[in-house]
Amino acid sequence: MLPTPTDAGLAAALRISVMRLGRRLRQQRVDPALSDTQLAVLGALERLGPMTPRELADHEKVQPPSMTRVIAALEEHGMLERSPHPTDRRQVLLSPTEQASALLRELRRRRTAWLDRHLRELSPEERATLRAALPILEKLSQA
Amino acid sequence: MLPTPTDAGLAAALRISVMRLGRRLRQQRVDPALSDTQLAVLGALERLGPMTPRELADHEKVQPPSMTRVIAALEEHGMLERSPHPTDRRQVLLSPTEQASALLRELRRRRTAWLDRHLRELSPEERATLRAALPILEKLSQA
DNA sequence: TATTGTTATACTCTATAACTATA
DNA sequence: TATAGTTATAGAGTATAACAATA
Repeated sequence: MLPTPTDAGLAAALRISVMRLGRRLRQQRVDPALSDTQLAVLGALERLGPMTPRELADHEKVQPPSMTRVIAALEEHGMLERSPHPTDRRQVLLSPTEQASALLRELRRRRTAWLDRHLRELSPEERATLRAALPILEKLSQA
Repeated sequence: MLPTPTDAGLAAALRISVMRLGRRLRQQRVDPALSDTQLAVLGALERLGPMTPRELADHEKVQPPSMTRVIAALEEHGMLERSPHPTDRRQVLLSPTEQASALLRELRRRRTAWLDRHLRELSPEERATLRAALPILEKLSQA
């Protein structure tokens, strides 16, 4: 049996558009400007709940000393708080502050707004096509 | 007149999938691993032809001293060559080596291959939907 | 004088190795 | 002894300021 005939050029063209569009979205920033790692840490804490520095380092694929710095910087910005671990006095639990949640909301709002502005310039038919493609893009992004 | 009724949630959902998929594509790397700036410089030289350090710095939105470092690192990797400017002896022209072109080809090939593997797991209908959405994503990415 | 490219220096973000406190 | 977190130190990559060569 022949291999599934892949749509010639679909992967290459999709790669270019998705990477370029992602770049444009990442350019939409918020003050105070936090680094990508700092934003990822806050996002992880918000999605998954309080974590220890070690868990965060594993989750973000950085070494513990690097995470120490990231945490210190976020603390200075008032973006996270420490609390003692209930059973192990070596560990600490980190939680995002309300200020951090507000910043993440504003960042999402700004990026969504940028995209929404450009979606409004499309025809209703084009938007319908995107809406049909959305679940497939979601599936690909989780691959 | 009411503002164009925007598809509720389309922008937010599209933002999430596109950024996540872009992240997965960027994770596909090639040895020797070059930084994003270094890859961008090689890509610009390949697309636009030989340029001076100043032109590259402007194009990549970094300061000239930073570009000096990027260029030095790429030279050490054998990724670009200098030639004298035909009319201005202050300037130098930078061109990618064949080795650099080969590396960019391999990087594109690898990222496209990753996406192609996952496209093959979709149904023909799903691929057709993506193909229909592609020109719209291209339009958005150039916004 | 103005511009191109580089050097000097500093700051940020990453890493590995070594240290302290606790298990 | 092993683990969690931090400190010490170093290596990229960025920046600004100051310099030499050329226009």
